[in-house]
Amino acid sequence: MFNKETEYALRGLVYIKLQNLKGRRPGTAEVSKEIEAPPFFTAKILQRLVRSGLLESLKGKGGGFFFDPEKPELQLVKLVSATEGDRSFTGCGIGLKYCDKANPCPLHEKYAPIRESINNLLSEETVQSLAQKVHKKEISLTNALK
Amino acid sequence: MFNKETEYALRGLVYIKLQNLKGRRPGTAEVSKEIEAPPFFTAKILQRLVRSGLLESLKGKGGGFFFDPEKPELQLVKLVSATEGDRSFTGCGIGLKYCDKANPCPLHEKYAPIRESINNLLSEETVQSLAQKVHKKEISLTNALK
DNA sequence: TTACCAAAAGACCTTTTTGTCTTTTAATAA
DNA sequence: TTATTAAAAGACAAAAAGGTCTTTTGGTAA
Ligand code: FES
Ligand code: FES
Repeated sequence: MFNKETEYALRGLVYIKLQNLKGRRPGTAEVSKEIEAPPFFTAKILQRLVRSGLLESLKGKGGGFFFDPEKPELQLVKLVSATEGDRSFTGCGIGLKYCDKANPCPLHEKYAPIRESINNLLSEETVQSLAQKVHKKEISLTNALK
Repeated sequence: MFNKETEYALRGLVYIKLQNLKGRRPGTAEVSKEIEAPPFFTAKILQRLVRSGLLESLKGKGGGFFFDPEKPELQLVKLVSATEGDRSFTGCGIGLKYCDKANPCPLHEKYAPIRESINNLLSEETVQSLAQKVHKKEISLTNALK
């Protein structure tokens, strides 16, 4: 589905939002540990998200990562665009230069609707909506062996 | 959706089957040209498919690639397993170690049905069924610019 | 049986992805 | 204003994906 960077970003952002709800601002060490992702890589990914304006951060004592309450919820499609680029879920299923329903590949008829449902999912869900699910239900961000 | 190897394999196999229907056995040069894939890489990929028993080949004059008429149709899921490994469309959407509906991630509820429809597609469709579509309709394996 | 043809095998290379680590910068608190 | 804290920046490296090329092997046909 997603590449590693997107997976870590997704889990990390949901964890950060979840902590924000509790009035906390987690740092890289805490985030990486809680989402079971490589520490330095997690730090780099969070940095990139801040630079691209999807996340806020504060240095120094009491610093960490948080979401700007002023900004609208972060749609997953925005996140994926930032980490994997726009072309992720727009291309042809068998790799033609572009997907053209007027000149479709043999997979188009069945694949195009699936691709659309993925795009719907990515538009509907946000980091905040996912955090809400974790917050309310018994739903998790990790599932370590045993 | 798929990685490059799978894309080239898919396009290549459909092209080969299409030619088989016309009584021909195309070689690597022809296949790579027709599906617009890198020649040497295409050759390597077809070799792997032969080694894994999904495709047949003949060396020497008049040689080339072809499907064994005795064998059942090649489900796309078989092909994808061979090129990308089994875990391609079984894993968790946000990268948890495994997808467990008893302990779901926040994306599970909406993602699992999509993943299943992808798996249905990959089970239903075969290289032969795709070749049939290209054969019957005005459907293509390439769509060069202009 | 020789010449030729085309796939098989495998070495090699490039790019991208994934990951690590050190140094610098900025914020806070004492 | 100094010590401490934590992110920012960026160099570096390992691994995987993507791609190229040469040599060998096994067929075919003349
Ligand atoms: S043309 Fe291939 S998916 Fe639309
Ligand atoms: S647990 Fe994540 S998709 Fe099922």
